[in-house]
Amino acid sequence: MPVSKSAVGKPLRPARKDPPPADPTHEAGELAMGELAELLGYALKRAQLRVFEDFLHSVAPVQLTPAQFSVLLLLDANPGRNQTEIATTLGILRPNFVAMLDALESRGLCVRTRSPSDRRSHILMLTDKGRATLARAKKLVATQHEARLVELIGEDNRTALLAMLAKIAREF
Amino acid sequence: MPVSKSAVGKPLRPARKDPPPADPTHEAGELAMGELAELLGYALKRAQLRVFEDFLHSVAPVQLTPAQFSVLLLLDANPGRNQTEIATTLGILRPNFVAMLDALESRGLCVRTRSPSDRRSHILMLTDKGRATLARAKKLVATQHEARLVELIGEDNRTALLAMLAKIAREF
DNA sequence: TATTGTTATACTCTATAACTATA
DNA sequence: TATAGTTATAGAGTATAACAATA
Repeated sequence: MPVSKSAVGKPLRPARKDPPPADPTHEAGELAMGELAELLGYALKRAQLRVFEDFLHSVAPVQLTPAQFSVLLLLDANPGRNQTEIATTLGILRPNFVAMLDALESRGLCVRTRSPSDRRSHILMLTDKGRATLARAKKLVATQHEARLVELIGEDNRTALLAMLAKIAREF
Repeated sequence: MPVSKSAVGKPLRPARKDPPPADPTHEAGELAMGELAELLGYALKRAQLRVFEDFLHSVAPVQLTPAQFSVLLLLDANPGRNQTEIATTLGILRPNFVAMLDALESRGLCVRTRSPSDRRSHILMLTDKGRATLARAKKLVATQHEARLVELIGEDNRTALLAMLAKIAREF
């Protein structure tokens, strides 16, 4: 779950003779973030948690987590691939992908079929229901989730943000 | 003011519908990322994992996790606060903060002392060793971790990125 | 009665080893 | 021998309930 915001008290009195040098928020109620505000990892984590939370809420009508949505997207873009290929592309370890697929398949969103050429591997494909669910989820993401983000930071910044994050994930 | 785009730039045209970037990587070996490349949450998660991984490596000499580093930073900026205040500010639940503090205190980096005014609460303070460790960690973060990031995306983009992430965490 | 720190607990994620059936 | 899917399991991270001491 998210981060609970404690609406803690307000400054009760001026207190100091001299104004605080650096951090302005230090008046016995609010804590000073200090150099935490400069830590990229911290900002990344907090933003990611918030974005996932909003994603979950936006896409609630189709009951898909961010991870499940990413699987459906990848299956749609790469029909006929096996579990190892899909899982590793998403950074999911093969053992952990099994339960994920079980959940999606039991909901009738995708199917595993043994490959005729290599009977060890399971070919993955979206079902019609899977495609319909994905389409509905995409619309919710676009009209609710991403729309709100663009409203907040603007289309240009969203594009720039995405490019920077992808570059960091790829090259850092 | 918008963000200087490093490499990837989209033509700003009022096109009717954004035609997918026509995934070029589809040669039976590489999987197509499809619309996954447009998902902010996905990019955020991947970047965050990578940044945390690099943080851990950069700061390995002082054996601090990102979460532990954030606690030390906050204790340094807010001496004399209690566990609840520090924990909630960091988005850590009080029960989960106990083991974290145990680890830091057992390493002699901080101390809990009962507040004389309210004997229920534990006043937290960094020890000299804690301050020394934090100083060493800060230097490692600056010279290794953040330095590499700035080298990758540039100082201006780092500032803009930080501002956008903070805004998302705060207002999204 | 309410709050602080704490314990216990549970659920999700993630990570590794090892099994099976195929190759 | 090696690989794909699977099982079991262990460890983090995160969530809630409840208790003792204190207010």
